Amino acid sequence: MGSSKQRRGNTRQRIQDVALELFAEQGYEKTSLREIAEQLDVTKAALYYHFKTKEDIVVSLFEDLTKPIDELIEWGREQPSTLDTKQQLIERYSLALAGAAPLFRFMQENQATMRELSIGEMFKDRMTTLLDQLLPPDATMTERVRCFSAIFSMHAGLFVLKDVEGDPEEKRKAILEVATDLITQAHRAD
Amino acid sequence: MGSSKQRRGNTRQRIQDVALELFAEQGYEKTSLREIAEQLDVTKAALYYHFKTKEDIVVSLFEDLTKPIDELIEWGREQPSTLDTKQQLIERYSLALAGAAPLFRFMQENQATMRELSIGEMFKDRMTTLLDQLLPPDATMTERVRCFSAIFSMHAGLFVLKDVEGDPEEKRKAILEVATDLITQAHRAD
Amino acid sequence: MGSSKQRRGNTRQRIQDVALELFAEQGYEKTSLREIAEQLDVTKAALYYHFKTKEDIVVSLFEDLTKPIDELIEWGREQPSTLDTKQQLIERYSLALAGAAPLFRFMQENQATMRELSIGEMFKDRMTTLLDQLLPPDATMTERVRCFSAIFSMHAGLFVLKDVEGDPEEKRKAILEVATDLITQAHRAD
Amino acid sequence: MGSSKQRRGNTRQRIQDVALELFAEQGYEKTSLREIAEQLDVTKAALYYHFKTKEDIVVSLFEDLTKPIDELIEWGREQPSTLDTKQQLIERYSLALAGAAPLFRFMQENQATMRELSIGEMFKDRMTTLLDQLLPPDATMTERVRCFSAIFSMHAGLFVLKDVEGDPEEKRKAILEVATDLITQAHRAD
DNA sequence: TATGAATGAGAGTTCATTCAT
DNA sequence: TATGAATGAACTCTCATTCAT
Repeated sequence: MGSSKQRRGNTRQRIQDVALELFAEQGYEKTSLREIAEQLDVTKAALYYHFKTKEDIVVSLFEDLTKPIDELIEWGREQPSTLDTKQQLIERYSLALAGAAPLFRFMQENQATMRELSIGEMFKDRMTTLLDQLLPPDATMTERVRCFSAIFSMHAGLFVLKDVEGDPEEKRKAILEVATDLITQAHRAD
Repeated sequence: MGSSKQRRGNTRQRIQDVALELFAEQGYEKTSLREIAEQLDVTKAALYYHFKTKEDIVVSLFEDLTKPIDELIEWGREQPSTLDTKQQLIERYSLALAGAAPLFRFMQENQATMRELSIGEMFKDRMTTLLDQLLPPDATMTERVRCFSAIFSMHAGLFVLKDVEGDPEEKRKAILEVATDLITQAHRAD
Repeated sequence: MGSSKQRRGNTRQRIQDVALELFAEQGYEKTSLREIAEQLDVTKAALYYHFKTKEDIVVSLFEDLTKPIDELIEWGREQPSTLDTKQQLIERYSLALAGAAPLFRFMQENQATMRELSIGEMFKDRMTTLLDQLLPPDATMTERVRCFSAIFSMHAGLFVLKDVEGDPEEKRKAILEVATDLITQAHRAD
Repeated sequence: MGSSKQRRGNTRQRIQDVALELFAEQGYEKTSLREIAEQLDVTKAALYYHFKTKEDIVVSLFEDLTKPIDELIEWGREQPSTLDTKQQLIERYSLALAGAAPLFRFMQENQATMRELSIGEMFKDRMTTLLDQLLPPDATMTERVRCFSAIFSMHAGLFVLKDVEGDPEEKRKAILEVATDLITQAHRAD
């Protein structure tokens, strides 16, 4: 089957792939639809057959991401607020991140843009909820900082360490270890 | 002195102020020179009298920031690589950050853009050097993570905590405390 | 019979109905085939099964209208050019108009477009012929004006009076009365 | 002075002239800014230096027109509602129309468009006010029709009679005569 | 009797930038 | 120390239309 056959029926997916790659690499605003279309060897209008707007492409990318996180939060809600639960939460979060690394890179590096995108607020809500599950009740400022630091370091970590030599999985483990330490320190048994 | 007097001779400064504010709020790409000019009640052409390009405005903004950091690094180079030195390093860094918060917010939220701007590489170099001063020789991956986490949390902290109630100085202290903990843990006496 | 039964075999008709409604309401250029298709819950391509082009839809709409008018003109041609004939002509014309009000509204409000559409010239010819039947031989300028004014007022009247309260039939009668007056004044017994 | 000198400082005016001509000839939607720009031998961007949007060009065109009409209405308001006043009103209106014929042609032929343009509502208000000044109190439907017919015939007349041979001023007089007849018939002394 | 997927052309609009004055 | 006028390139988006299935 030739390349034109392969293209049948999965153009939408291909748009998402290329878009994510370019958005992550160059930023959302700097990536034009012309560029995406050219890389796919279709016309700009074809993109509009599959997505209503440029923003719609981003939204569709985040839909795949939102579900695992929502499930994670849901799972957390059903558990007792113990240290063990928290440690499991960020371990699972670490895995979720690893599974959607380019998307997180995009988010991390385009925060100004995210704020204007409809998806931005949505994502911020998730983060706030997750943070709440990691915090003790009536947390002190320092405890707050430790928790947000744990989460944010995980977000940034994957890309910042790109330049550092070493196995990706080893890096992830190292980040997870530090994050676990942070939330452990922030945990207070009542 | 009336507002027209105030304007005498400090237009350059006013451009920088407005530009920084808008860049930080809306992002670099989303902020047009028209917008900046309008808010200053001058024409776009006037901006070009003071700055060669749009990027030039950003570069000029970072110049004020670069010096304190360079001095900090220089100071660090002259000290012995003790835990105390490291603790002082990040304490001073924390103060430098607080003094240039909007600029850091801009940087933090426009990383994709920064990478394309000439200033990006420059700043990354500084960060690498600073990290090196905080790390023990032949640091393990976990130690690396702790250090970058310390620095990164300081960058992000100031803005993330904007929504949290509380005195800014108290927040800064809390962030500094966590960062200090992190580099302390990463320190290894030889 | 359910709505899916109703749809059998009369899609063409439904396209015409929706198209006329939208053309009249928003104008020809502002109404896209996408819009028509969406309102019918079919795809754009389906429209192309029934009509060769967008213009073709308009043409088809006018076909229903052209026949009664052609018959009217034909009838007029067979009558002696008396005042009574003329009065009957515009009375019949008034009824024809009332039976195709939306189409006339469309014509009235999209004259610039009509001129470029093939149907435009055709319709103009009809009007000219009709005018000739109403005019005395070697009509003066004023007589000409009275006659065109009669016809034109009938065209415009139905829609202009939309905002005025009152029974539609009463309005039509009033318009007809004025138009009849006008052509009566323009009539000159030889 | 060469053609490039002539262009200095009157580009705005030239845009208006060309735009009006093209809008009247081809319709608003069918006339693209590219077309206008090309005919003026400037870039599209130049148009945007002088006007904020395409609609803004139309609005600017109507501003010149609105004033005379507003003055006319104002004048009418100060007069007693006699037959003589009404006759003078439409005579003056006839002159105003003649002075802005292309604009009225545009309006007449792009009513569907006008309705969506911000200027549309404004103009409709003027017409309603003018009509009120011509109508007797508690006018019958027929009287209403006569008055609107007078006004509308004046609007349409100038262009409809374009194909008819004869001196334009003679045509105007003929139209005015018919219109005067109409409002005279509609006048009722209390 | 339709649809899914795509195209080519073009629309209106905005941007950073230039330059004579 | 600025402005007025303009440009060229790019942008997002929409449209009428086509064609294999």
